[in-house]
Amino acid sequence: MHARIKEHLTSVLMRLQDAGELPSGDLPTIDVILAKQPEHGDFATNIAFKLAPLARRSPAQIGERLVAAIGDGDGLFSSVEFARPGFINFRIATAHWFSVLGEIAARGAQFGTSDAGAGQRVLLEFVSANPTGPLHVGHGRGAVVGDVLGNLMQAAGYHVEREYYVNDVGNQIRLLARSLYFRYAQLLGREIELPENHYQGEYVIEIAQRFREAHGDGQLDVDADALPPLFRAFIVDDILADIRDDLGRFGIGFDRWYQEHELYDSKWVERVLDKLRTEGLLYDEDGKMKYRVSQFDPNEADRVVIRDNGVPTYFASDIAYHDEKFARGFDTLINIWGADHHGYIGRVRAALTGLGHDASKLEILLVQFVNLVRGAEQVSMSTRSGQFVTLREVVDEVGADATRYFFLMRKMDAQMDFDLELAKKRSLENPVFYAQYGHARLCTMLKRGAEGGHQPAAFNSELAGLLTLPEELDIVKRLWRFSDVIAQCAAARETHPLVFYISELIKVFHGYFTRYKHTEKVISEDAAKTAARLHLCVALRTVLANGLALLGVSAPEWMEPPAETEEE
RNA sequence: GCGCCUGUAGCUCAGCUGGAUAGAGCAACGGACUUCUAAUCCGUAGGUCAGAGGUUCGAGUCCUCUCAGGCGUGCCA
Repeated sequence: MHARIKEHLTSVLMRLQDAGELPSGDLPTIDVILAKQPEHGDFATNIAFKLAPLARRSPAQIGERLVAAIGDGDGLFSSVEFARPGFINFRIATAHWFSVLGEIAARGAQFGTSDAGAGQRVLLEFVSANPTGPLHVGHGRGAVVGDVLGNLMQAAGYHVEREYYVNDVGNQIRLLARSLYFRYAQLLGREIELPENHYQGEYVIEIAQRFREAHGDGQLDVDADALPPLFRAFIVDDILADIRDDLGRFGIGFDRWYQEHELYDSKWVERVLDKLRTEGLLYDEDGKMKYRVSQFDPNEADRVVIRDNGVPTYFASDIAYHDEKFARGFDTLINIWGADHHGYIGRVRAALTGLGHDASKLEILLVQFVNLVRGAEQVSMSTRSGQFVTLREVVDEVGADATRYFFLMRKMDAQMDFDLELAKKRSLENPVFYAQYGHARLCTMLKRGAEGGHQPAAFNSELAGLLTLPEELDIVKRLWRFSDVIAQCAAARETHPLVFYISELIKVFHGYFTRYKHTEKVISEDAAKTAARLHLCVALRTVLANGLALLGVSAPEWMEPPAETEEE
């Protein structure tokens, strides 16, 4: 609807320019906002303020002139009014509002999608947790946000590929493999301590047991410092399979799992470093090879890419990885990182600039920490100490729907408390049930209607005349916004506006339902009204179901009422 | 020290990218059930938008500074 009003305004302004009433040249951008107060109509624009200095007239003079020129917008508006000090308020004709019902009926599960993204190719990299242990709750937040952002961008017409980058090379992996070796040795009765900086988690012991089952007892006799690839490959594969499984149970999948070692196998790291070297961007310092990052960003220090022992740093493979992403020709690269990685952003961007890439194509979204709380008790998390609550434990305890919803409710760049007790509650305090219950209620109503011989009306122009309650018009207006909300989420790379939209939409329905349960019931003796209202219910259910699907939250058709608390 | 994020009702958070009188949910209080599911709804109360300057027709939103909390500032990832 915003777009239609803007189009109309643009043509009016151009007409006035041609007539010499407005100065020629570029027009200011037209903002159309939703009116907050009913007396301001449905929409408002501030264009008169913006034109005033250009036309050297007061906003009031311009506003009045514009109102006259806009007229009724070829029937789109039922009223257009000027309001001091310089707003123009629009009221949309009822028939136009109701036309959205036809669109919903025609498009069904596709309603809400748009081509706002114009088919731009986007690589969305998220989670990318190191395969050194199970996913914890913080990973879960990034996973859900990334997954849903991908859904939203796809719905808004972007072409999205999802990727998980696996750091399967490097010192942490070496420590991990050594941890497996030590645990394996302990299983075989060797009296050795697991060194302090190694991975202490219980899961390593379990993996050691599986390793023993797979490879027997004969693998002890190796140099622990030069671990055979057997240990490394085994534990990485084992943990990765676990991660994949956790994410799968959480409804999250990837188009590609990009393994760091591929960059070495394909010599991509080598080639990137060669390129930097020939361009004079590397220099030797005490035997280490450093990248002149500071040349491209004065706030950044030069960084080591090859250690003095000849082993490349993670920075080296990260440069190669992003260089490889650019080579794949995406329009936009989005990385979702944990907030603790933010110090890394500057150097990666600077490094890519140095390679001649347009670093502005790389967007790095930081997901802030999750503070896990159980009632009043804090639960701290640290992978290496081995004490943390895994994502799997949380999902098993509170369910995937509630977990997802809680992560999606908040903007990603704010830290959040995740209260396990609250997420588990099947009560008003828990917003996920509120939305799901709305969907279930709609389904029940449609079923009841069918049992009484009522079918939803097909879309027709009579609906506006039958759905005359204020709440019914309110619902229709809100349905109109759905695809805008999705496009807005996609453009802003945010998920929470959709969550808020859904809960506000369903709130209006709950209010409508309860208010009229004794007077204007949906299913009544009036067959025409009943059919029209059922049509509205189908539309509402469609939008709700589409919205929940984008969030990856289930839309149940029935929810069991809570057990009555029996009194003895 | 420097950099990033955050600061809005008692609590948890929105605020449509600068618009008109700052909104929800929970908690509190008062109401509505022979129910198209009361897991619902209606009403009341609750605010120095952390603070101070600035930009302009107009600031919770943009700029500067201060305060508070979190995170980062490695040849760790």
